[in-house]
Amino acid sequence: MGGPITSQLKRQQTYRASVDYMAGLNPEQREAVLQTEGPLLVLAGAGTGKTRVLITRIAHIVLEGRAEPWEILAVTFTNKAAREMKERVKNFVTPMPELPWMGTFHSMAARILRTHAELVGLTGPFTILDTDDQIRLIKQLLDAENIDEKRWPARQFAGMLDGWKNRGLLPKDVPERESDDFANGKGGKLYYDYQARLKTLNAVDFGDLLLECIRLFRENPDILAGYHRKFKYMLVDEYQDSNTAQYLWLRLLAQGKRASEANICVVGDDDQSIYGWRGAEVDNILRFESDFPGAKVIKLERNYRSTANILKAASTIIARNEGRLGKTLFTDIAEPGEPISFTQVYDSEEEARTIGEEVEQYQRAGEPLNSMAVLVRASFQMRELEERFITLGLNYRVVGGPRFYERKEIRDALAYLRLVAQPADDLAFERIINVPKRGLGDSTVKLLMEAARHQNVPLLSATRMLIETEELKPKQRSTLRGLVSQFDNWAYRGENLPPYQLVEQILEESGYMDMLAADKSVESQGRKENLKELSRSMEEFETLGGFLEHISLVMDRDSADASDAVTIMTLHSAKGLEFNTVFLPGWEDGTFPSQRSMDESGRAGLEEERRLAYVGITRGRKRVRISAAQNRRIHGLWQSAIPSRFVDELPPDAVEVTDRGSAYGGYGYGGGAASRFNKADPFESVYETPGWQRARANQANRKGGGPLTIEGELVARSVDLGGQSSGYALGDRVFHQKFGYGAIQSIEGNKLTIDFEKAGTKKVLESFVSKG
DNA sequence: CAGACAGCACTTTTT
DNA sequence: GTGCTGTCTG
Repeated sequence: MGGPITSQLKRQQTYRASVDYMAGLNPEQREAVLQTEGPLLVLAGAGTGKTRVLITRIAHIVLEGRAEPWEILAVTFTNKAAREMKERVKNFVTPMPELPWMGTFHSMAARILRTHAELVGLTGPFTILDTDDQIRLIKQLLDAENIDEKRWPARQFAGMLDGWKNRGLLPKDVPERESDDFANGKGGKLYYDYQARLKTLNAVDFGDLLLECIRLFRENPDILAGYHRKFKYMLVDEYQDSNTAQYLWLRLLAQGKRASEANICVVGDDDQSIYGWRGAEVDNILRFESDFPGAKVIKLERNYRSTANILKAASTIIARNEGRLGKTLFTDIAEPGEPISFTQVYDSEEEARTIGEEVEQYQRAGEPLNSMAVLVRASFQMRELEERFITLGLNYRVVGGPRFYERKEIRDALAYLRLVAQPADDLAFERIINVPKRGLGDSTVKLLMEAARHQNVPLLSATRMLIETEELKPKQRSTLRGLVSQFDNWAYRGENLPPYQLVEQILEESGYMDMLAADKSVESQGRKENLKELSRSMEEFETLGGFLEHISLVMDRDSADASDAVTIMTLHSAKGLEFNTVFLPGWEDGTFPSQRSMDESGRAGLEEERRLAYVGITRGRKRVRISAAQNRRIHGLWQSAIPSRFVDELPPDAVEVTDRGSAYGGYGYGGGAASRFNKADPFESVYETPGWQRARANQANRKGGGPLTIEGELVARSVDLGGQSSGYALGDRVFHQKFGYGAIQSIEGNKLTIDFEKAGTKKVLESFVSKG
């Protein structure tokens, strides 16, 4: 597509702007749009209209006829950002027959790799492994090497792998003293083995998408040159988040021209670099001017979002960081707005309660719930907030919770589909061979794996061979024969059937739906719903391959949830969003800044945490409410805490300190730095304090909220019955999945002795029966 | 082979 | 405190 001839033809096309697109841009923004030629760095502070500039710039290039849409490459980090960009560009320019190449780094790299798969040793529809598959694969390798998984967790190695790949290191490039760190020097070999294994599976992991693409470019200059001709303009969003591999990838694509003439525009904010831990190199943005000599730099500092007080607080905090490019946000609005509020509370429960009250208060004053958000440092802080909101009956929405496509039933269904699409996908095969239960246990699987390894073929092929022999027990043999023919059948039908129908048939015929139907647990209904939702989400895909590609890259599901709800999410996932009211709980040293971050990365870690604080504060339009608990339970243990050092860094004249009555033996605001060393224990009688009593009382009162709908999903909350009361009485008629109906004879804690009508007297756990 | 139980890690953030 | 994994047992 887009060869010279078609490109010539299509150039006749004239595009129109759907609006006067330059209107309303300030001089800096305007310049950032108009400066299309040569390298450009746009340093855009929070709320300065960065996205708008990016989109207008794309539109401008097209409308001016400088390039056709498909000659533009625009990359983002998150799927969300990519979606938004596509949406807005589409509506900006009419007609838009073909969109620019817009998407995440990973999806763009995947798109390129698909086109040239065979050049990097992949065939056709290769699989993109997610983290879960990755871990399982590593476990197998560890097993083969006789490495104790307890001592050397697969997860840890996965982390190392990711780190290497983020830095663009192939197995041969990893410094030995790093790879030697794992499993007494076996790390390097494991990386080799891992890659070899991926090749036989015809699969890549996330990191490989970029790495293999880089290799492709390096080993095939002609292909790279093709992309040089194709992409006349490149744009990168959130450049501060790019890692080394992504940098190398961009660099290669930009090499069509001399560095000083490359039409590459990167937009970012060094103060919002919060992904250092996963390999993002702030250096990339700090270095841009030397990477691309003569680069123009435009700073966007005029903030359109927040009050002066909020900007002041954010600027004051971030000013403490070293190694910044240095921007200062300002606003034209004269009024300072509400001061930032800081409140110290007794414990996290009181914190949740306070936030709940305030949310209700603002709601009564006419603020929609949608305009409020609670931003936490870590997800464990969410539970108490959720519980509180449930008690209050406040509608809330959790962003970034368990992902749809990571649910067990969804992954099972996907494994079936993957195996249909790609018979060499052994990981998928292992996942579903005995799901639903078919009597194919470990011993059978082991046999298959041995055969597969011997013949050097995928498991499914090995199975085909084995069922023709006498090596398997008759029962397993016929089960497997049936399974293989089912897969053949599905593959055959899949040629003509739309994917969403295929998945329904597979789930039905494989017995998966029966398995769920037989499962009387609370979740099974939800699982069925999720599978229905999966099928629905597949309706827009014409081919199975297309769908699988999509889900492996887009693990999040755009939830078009229109209902009015408070948002609860992490600071990380809040980047790029804005709310009238922002609550920032948990500003305690150790929680935020996170202890771990500081332990692992020292000063750099602290600075990244500080940027996180900056991101958090700048999400607020009208008001920001910060709080810290004096006591917090970490790993089930109560620990006292002192307010975050960031609290001390706030400008006093933009902050209002509220002391909740229950603040006890307080470390007051402003005392943080000094009192950090004051370890006199103000909590010796913690258990007698009003706060504690209240906490206990509330705990006892708390009945599980039952199922409730969040983002349209059925979420079941477990009910804490607080120990003894089982809810059953002697003589109650109950139903047990396996033993059928029966009557309770005796109760011993949560163990019930039941006289079953058919199965006789059995002792079972309460959780396995339901009221009959 | 399935269910029960003990032991353990987990609480940073994601493509 | 919770939820997962792996092992033991019937």
